[in-house]
Amino acid sequence: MQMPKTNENKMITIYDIAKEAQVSTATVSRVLTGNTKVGKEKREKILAIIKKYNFKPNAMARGLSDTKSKIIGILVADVRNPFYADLFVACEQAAKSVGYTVLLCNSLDVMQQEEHLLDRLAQQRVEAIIQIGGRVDDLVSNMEYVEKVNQIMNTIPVVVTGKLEGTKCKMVRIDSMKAMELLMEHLISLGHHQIAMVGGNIKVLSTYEKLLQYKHTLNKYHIPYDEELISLEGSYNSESGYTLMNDIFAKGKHPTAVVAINDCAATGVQRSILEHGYRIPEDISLVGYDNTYVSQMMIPRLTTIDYDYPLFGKYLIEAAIDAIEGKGEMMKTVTPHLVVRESSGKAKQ
Amino acid sequence: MQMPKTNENKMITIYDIAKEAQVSTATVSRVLTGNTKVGKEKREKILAIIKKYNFKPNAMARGLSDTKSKIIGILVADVRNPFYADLFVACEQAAKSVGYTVLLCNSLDVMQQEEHLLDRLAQQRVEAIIQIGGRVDDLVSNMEYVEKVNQIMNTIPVVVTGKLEGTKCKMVRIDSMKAMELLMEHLISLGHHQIAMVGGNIKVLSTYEKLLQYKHTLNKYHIPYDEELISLEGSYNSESGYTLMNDIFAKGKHPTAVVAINDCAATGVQRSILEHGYRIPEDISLVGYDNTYVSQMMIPRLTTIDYDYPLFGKYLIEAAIDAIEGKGEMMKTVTPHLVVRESSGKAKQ
DNA sequence: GTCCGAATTGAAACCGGTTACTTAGTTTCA
DNA sequence: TGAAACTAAGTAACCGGTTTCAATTCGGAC
Repeated sequence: MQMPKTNENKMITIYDIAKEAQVSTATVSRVLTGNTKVGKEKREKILAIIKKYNFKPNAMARGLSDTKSKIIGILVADVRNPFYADLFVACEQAAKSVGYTVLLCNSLDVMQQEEHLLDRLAQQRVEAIIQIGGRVDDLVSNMEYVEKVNQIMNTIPVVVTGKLEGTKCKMVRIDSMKAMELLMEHLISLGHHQIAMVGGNIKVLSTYEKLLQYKHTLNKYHIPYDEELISLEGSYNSESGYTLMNDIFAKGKHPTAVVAINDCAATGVQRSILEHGYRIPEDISLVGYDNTYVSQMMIPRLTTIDYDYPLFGKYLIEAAIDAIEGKGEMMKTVTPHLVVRESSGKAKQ
Repeated sequence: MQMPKTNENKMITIYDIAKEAQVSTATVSRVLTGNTKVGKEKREKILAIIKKYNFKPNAMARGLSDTKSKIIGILVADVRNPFYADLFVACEQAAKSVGYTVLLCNSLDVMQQEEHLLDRLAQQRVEAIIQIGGRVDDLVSNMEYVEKVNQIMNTIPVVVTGKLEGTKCKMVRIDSMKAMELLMEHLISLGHHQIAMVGGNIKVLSTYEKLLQYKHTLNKYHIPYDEELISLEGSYNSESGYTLMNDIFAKGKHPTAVVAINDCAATGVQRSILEHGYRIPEDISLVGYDNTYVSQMMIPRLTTIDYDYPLFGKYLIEAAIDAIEGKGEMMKTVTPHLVVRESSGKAKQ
């Protein structure tokens, strides 16, 4: 009978290295951290042995003694959403460049789960938590959640992409108003007056802001506001875009342009438009948000808003590290850029 | 001058709890782990105090003493790829259900990075590593990488979605041959004989297998093989699908059906087809792989292959845990299913 | 030749848990 | 009633590093 080979090939430790090099563990630790000088001879001997055994210091032991895990936790609504995936990868890269690792958790839009994951990240002793999407996008913050975050914030700083009123979370926000302004002015300059806004949900802060700016821009150009062109009582995916756009057609409305709440929703809007016998962009122009790869897969390619993801990620990580060190500004803003592609064109006369 | 508030609101520890409950840390630890009996009275008192301070045991200290981090590292080529994202989320869910947390790293297809990330995961003392995509998809394994993985395997088991010859990695594989068979028989049953295969790269194992099965199925139905209908010297994205499909048209070929290497590539193939004046599916049928949300966004919706992601994830996590415990089979296979949508139809006469 | 400071290095405490071993207090049952 | 058996809870060692503090060595100045 064979022993269950439980892969317990015990790790080699700093003691083993010290022993073989005939020095103390303190000395080995010194060459590992590089904080203090160590004699050239011993240093080289130690390095050779470390290399020989491919020794990697145990991150847990390390974290235990200096209370620095060098991990930033990222809580995201759903990485399968290309916007979040892009942003996550940007964070990962930014973190790497400053010596941090990121730990990802998906809340999958389950509120209870979000609270649970905050606890889990706290337990892993991440040094900071970045929350992207989910509860922090709510137009009016959920009090229960605010309380939970405040509790966590007693020990671990939290950075959010949206806002969380009643907390001291640092924020990195998208200038959604500016983004909408860019899209609207683009469409208006092409002669559009009947502009629909479709997808997403008005209870989400950025969506609310987009609507505000939508109205504001119409007003600026003296274009009357028609509530029936607005359909924001759904979600951020393709199906929702499809359903909500169908609703607008069902009301007998025939916009010459549609602003979809994001790229994914735009694909559903496109389906609805085509099914109703219109062409894009000849009959109806379509624009989206986020410049995810989805917008480049669409036929025609989608005019959309880009955010410079690497910079966005950098801001988030910087905010996290600032928060860890207890310094830095409370809020940074990411500037949106218009990306014009083939889905938007001159309004039909 | 103000002290830099470095968020050092020191965590409360098991000692604090023990002190307040007037018991030893051992007793507190016992109620935390639940391994041993503790008197009802003390237990309740301790639980109350734990709750009062929202105490979470330090995962690092815990991991240090029992050498179990309860973390599985996942090394994925790129979460932005919807196939990987779906699979990652499936793993995350499966891991959660057995009490594990997952740590995600993106290799972003940089070989050197892959090796580096293996080290990093090892350093975090993850109990197992699951590698999805990247080097483990190579048709012929890179020897340098095999050596690296073997080195890691001395202490941490590695599970792969592909294969890594020369290692003892457990495998969870997709039956790509079966998948291709399903697609081909579907198309052939619709009367297609001129079937192109486009996108991806022949140096990737699954792609190689698909080609094998492609030829095999043609043979089975006595359909001649035409090498010029094959274009597999690119990548797995939309642009590549577009370019490679253009190549086929440039050769003067006019297939009645196209198998794209995955859903993303299919979007590019679609663009090429439309630009050449053909309709889908009336003139040319198009099918893809992976049943990612992309396939449902396309117009028309794409016929594709689904893998039951939750099960796939479950297999991967099970394999990882089996590997940790030194038991279980070396290989499991995921069965593909055909999902018929509107992009495939009867062949034109 | 003596003394001082700088440079190395080692001993030991500590980080925050878990757990083997021990002790004290109860039961069980002959 | 007393010995054996069991239970609850405490003591202390340990996990694998980092770091403070003290000791030792060495070179150079006077």
